[in-house]
Amino acid sequence: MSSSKSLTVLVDPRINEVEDAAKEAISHSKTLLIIGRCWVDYHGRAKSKLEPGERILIIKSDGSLLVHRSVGYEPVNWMPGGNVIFNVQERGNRLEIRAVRQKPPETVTIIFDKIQTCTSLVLSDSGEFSLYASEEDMQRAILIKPDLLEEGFRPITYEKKVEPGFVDVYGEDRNGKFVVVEIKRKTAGKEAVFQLGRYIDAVRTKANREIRGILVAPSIAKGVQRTLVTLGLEYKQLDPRKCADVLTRSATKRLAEFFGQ
Amino acid sequence: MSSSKSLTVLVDPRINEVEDAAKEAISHSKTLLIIGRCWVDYHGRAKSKLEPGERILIIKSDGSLLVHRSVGYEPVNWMPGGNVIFNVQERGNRLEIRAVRQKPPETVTIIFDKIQTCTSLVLSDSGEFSLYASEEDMQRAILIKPDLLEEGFRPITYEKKVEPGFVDVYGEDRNGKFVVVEIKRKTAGKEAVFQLGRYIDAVRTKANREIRGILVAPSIAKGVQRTLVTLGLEYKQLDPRKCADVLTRSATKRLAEFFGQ
DNA sequence: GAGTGGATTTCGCAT
DNA sequence: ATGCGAAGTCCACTC
Repeated sequence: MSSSKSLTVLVDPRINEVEDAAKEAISHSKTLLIIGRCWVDYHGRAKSKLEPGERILIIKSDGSLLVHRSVGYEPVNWMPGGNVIFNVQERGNRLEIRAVRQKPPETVTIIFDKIQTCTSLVLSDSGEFSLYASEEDMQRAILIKPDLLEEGFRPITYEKKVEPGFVDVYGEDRNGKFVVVEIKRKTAGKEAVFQLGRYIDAVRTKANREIRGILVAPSIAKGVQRTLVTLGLEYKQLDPRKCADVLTRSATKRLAEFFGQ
Repeated sequence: MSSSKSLTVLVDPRINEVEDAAKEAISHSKTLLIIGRCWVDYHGRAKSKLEPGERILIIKSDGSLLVHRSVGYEPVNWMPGGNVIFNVQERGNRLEIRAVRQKPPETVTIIFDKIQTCTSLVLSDSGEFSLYASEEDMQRAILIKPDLLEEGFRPITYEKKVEPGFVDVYGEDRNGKFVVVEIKRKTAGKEAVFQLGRYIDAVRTKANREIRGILVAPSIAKGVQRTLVTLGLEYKQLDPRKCADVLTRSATKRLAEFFGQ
């Protein structure tokens, strides 16, 4: 029951049919999907045991392996791709698939005793994936459009190394005061405030000027406002999605300028 | 092309065939797999865009959604299960599938223009999943690799019977002080601290040397730190999974070496 | 319901 | 190699 160039679909197959198909798929770096009743053992960084049930097994062209149950966003067992070695064989009318990798040393063993479908094919996929509005994106957005922070802000450097770690953005406000900016892309907790506090302390010991510390985040956790005030820090609300808008527009603009010249 | 009770398999189907199958699968909380050429947009906590290519779409019975590329352990786009609303419809010989959830507000839109396979079925799965790293494993791990407790620790005995019960591990630190170790695999409460306190008292009455008591656990409950200090005890954070790592590494390594050849 | 911490986290990037 | 931090993190547990 097959079709197309690389596509192979087996419905209610015998175990040895799947054995052949799986070996062929893995050796040719195809994508392999098996749906059936199985149980799974994992040994490595921890140990786990999954009792029999119907699941979806996916083995991708890079050797990554996923076992998915009928519910849940996450795989119940998995193996990240890379240097993974597979072993497929029939044993007493059961199909045993074992995936082993060295670094870190771990093993996933899947045994099927009933298979509903087995599908293998080459996935042709060169489409680009782009994600906007990471923490780095927010930083870039502020560098491109400093008014996002406040009017008159002028960035000097970014990711400047100071004693406890890195300052996200570092600049001057309209009155010439130093400004240290710490960026979080989601609700800022105590951790972020203390981090900024440590930055500020480190900078104060070196520069003998007035320093403002600004925490940039879409929102702040419940009791954190108090901590901010206590440490003499400020808070500027900024949604990562706003930053994404700036980035995409500015990118388009720069592209236009480039082609305009 | 179908079989079994709930299993439906379509190979190289027309778009409207898949539309019907997908609507049927989603409305009946079946598991749905579509393999084909698609592009994906995500709007929500961030924005992402995936250009056209062949991928695997999985929609599970709980509404969780996964888009997998030909490589990588992680999905390129996804939606965790729960209160997810799906919308499936054909538009100009393309199949548009949209998943929306409110908390947090986000949307994944997938458009297929060519479909290789569409599979839907009910996955019957009641098998239990257990992740194993018991208190005994943690103890053995510390015996195998005493540095897990602290550098220079040398175990002498384990599960040694003392007055109130058993000491988990008993040894000397780098300075020759006696060390009594109590292990909990879950968050340690006051109970564990008092238990260790009783052990310490029992040992102190026999040995006339300085004794350190260390509570080993992945975490400690809220007010327990205070109790520890009061009783002059220490706390060492240690995750049972880290211990499982130590335990299984050699066995897994040997296996990896075998299959590597 | 929000905050906090862990994960077989994975995946970068910097040292 | 190692270590640190981010993630559309997710998830479970505490408060």
